[in-house]
Amino acid sequence: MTFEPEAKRERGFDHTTVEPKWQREWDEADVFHIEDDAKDPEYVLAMFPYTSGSLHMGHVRNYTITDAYARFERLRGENVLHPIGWDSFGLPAENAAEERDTNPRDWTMQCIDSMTEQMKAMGFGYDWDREVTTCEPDYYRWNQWLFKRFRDEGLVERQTAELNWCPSCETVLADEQVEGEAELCWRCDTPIEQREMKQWFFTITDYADELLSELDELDGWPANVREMQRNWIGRQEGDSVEFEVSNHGPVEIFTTRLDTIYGATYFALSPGHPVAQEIAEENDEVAEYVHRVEHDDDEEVDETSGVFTGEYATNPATGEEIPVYVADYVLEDVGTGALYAVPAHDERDHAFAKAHDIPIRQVVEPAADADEDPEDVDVQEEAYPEDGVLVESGEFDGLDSATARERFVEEFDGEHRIEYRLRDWGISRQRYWGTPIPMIRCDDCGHVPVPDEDLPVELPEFVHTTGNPLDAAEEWKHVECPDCGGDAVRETDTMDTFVDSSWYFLRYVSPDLETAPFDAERASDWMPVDRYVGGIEHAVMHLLYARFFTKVLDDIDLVDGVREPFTELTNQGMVLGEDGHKMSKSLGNGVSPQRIIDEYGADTARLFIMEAAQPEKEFAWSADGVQSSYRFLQNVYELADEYADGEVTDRTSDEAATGESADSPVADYVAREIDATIDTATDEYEAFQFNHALQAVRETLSLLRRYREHTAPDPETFERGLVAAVKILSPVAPHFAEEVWERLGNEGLLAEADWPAADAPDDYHIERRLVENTREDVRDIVETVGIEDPETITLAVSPEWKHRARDIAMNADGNVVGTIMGDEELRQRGEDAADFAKDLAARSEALDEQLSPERERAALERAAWLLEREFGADVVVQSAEDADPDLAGKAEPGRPAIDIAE
RNA sequence: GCGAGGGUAGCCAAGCUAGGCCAACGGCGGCGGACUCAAGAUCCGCUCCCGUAGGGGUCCAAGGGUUCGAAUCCCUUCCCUCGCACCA
Repeated sequence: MTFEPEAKRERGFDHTTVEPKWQREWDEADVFHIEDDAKDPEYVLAMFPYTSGSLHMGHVRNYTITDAYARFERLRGENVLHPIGWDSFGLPAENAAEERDTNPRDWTMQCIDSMTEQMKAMGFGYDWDREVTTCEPDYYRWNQWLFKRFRDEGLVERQTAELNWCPSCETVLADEQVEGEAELCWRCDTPIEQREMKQWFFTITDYADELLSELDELDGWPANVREMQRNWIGRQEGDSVEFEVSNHGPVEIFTTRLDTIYGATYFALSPGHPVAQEIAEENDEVAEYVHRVEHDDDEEVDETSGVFTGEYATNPATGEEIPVYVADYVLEDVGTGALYAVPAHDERDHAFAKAHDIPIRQVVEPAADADEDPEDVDVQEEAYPEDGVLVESGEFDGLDSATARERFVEEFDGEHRIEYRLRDWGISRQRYWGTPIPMIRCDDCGHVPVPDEDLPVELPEFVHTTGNPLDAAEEWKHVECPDCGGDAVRETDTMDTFVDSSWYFLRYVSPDLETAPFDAERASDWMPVDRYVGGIEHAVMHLLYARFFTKVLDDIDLVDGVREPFTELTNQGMVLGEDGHKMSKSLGNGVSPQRIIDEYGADTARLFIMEAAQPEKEFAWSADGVQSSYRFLQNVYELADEYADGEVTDRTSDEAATGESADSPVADYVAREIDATIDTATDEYEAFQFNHALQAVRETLSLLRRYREHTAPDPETFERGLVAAVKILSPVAPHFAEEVWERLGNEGLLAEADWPAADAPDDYHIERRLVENTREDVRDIVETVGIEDPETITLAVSPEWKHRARDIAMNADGNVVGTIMGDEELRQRGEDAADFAKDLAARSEALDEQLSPERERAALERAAWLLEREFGADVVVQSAEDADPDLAGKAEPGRPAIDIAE
């Protein structure tokens, strides 16, 4: 064997050939396919992407996380369901079609093609047989079918709602599509208008209570997401009572502070309240005010603005007549949009009263046990919003607030109510690229659903038009009424795309089923999703809607006993640009996944992303980091390649003599580290802390390199280490791992192999600490003493009696010295034992487990080579009996005596 | 304002839910050394201060407390991020 050419040979691997090769192999072996009859598989899911055209780093991170986890579970022998699909309806496709003079469908399909290609290039292992595309009729027909089932259940309503309307695009816009303070259409910069429209709604509020309460049980969800949903649902417990308003009849109010009713000094209506509107019709001043606040920006309207209506409301508690105002601070959609105001006990009411010169009357004062002294409360200056004890409240003086609220509901004919901030879900969109709502409007029969056998209602051909293309599709629009056969028109609105994503995870179970949205039995077995990973931006909308759907589907017996769709939820953090800012076009700090794949390969990108941070944390892209990941993979490959060529374990005649066998101390040391790494890596993968597992592998590889440099390694041990490392890397860097696996002469695919099994050796951590501490101590001594060239390092293990004394000290309660010296044998040690006992007594509370002298010695012998290597010195490990008594005397359990000779 | 999560050495970032093994994992950057003709790669150290045998001092936002002992538990304050918010 000639050395020179070997050394010069290019030993790395070429990702441009390796990665496609293994992608083909996986595909051919159908590795990621899961059979329909699989029992309760591990369901690992990433939020499916919107078909925007190409993957960005956020996608890459998201899908790398689930892919790594899915691969890990598969190697451990689990059945894994890891599907992918396309959230492919939505306005952006219509816009893109306009811009490119094509149609949404062609554009979307093109996006799917190129995104699929990129996903495959990333090596994501999906069961492509379960691919789901929401814009296909065989998917959206089930949106329509489910809409009808929801309607049968009374969960669909037609309501009037105020919406963002763009007069130029002639369509409603979602709140997030209205830009800036000026509220401009994101497409054409036209100022949007509020427009009242009749819309189809899902009455998600019917489930408000359960959606809220079950959040408490979602232990696998991040606290902030649960909190966001709680906020969004916004449960409020209070009471409603009626006030008689002169000339306008009874007006219902909602309050959480019914106890303060005696302090009401005015009544306030929101500008949108029906009674306010009524008054506006006859009162110019009110009309003007209502008009102003409806059209001005929020900023321009003073917080304490409002106008007296000239009307009075009768307080049911006092019989008193209080003035009625219309005030902008009263919100139409909070409570009933009307309230009685108690300036003494509400800050906003207080500010309003001050501005309008309305009396302030205190009716609650701090209770006796409150921090605040009633004397210090001056409600003329500042509202006192706390609960307390009633005053100036007629016969109810002295009641505490809570009791008063209960009494007053009865007393004033009110009703105890629970209100939610959550509104019903308006699903109508005046857009083309969505699921047609399967309804027909007949002048005689009203709204009639499209019969099931006529589903799907397919989208007509796309036409370029200013308004809703469905409205312009005359031929499509006009149909016979299914009930009376008369002339009728189709509903031309389509569904919010969040409907699509509310149940897609169920469609994966049986993507081709033609008789139902999904196979109920299988879904009941496979659901819920065990691991769901996606961006925090979906914390409320998508995740709330999906929870709602799941509960409804359970209630209408389409699934059995699945109340929540996602058991464990992870929100992956953002990938920031190198400058630490969010990647964006305007900052020019974006990194294209394609470029990284081309340049370094998918595995490098995947490894870098997974090493950089835990999934839920954000991190900044780093060219250095990518380099480091790339080099690491190349180095591991090189090491494996050399091993496979026999270069690592080849022995010179010298080495043959000194011999490295599997039972030598060095091999033993390495073997134990390998076991510990496997143990750690397994735990960390389970805990979704991939970076910790990867760190452990890096350490193991560093150790293998040192082993190899130190001696001709034992082949069996060395190979076991390599294999373990490669297997642990394989979920993250799968192509690379397959390549190494093959290079090491293994048959079959690594993707179908078994996860390495090993437990950390007994007391591994104690041993590791002993070794690390000893190495550090030696370094410390060499450093501080300034020993240039140590010749021999002698380590002497502490004698058995010290171990015993220590054990006694650990178990002694109270009199440590006494207990130790009570031991016959130790007492015979005299002075030495007494000193040591005193020493132990001083830190008796801090004593921890240590190895026996024999095991300490064995551990040090296993690790001796590390010191030999580091200091170029001979290392001698001695038992206390063999060592110089002066030296051995200095040793303690867990801390060998050290002597360094130059 | 309410709620959630945070503040760790030059930077990023573990550990903090089960207090001692924590001067505090790991990475980056920096410094020194080995190897090399050289560079790169790789390997070995160092990187709070002092110290000629494993020692001492000061540290984990700030202050206080509990404890033999606290980055870890409790209280207060300050700051940051996120969500909700003129919510009756």
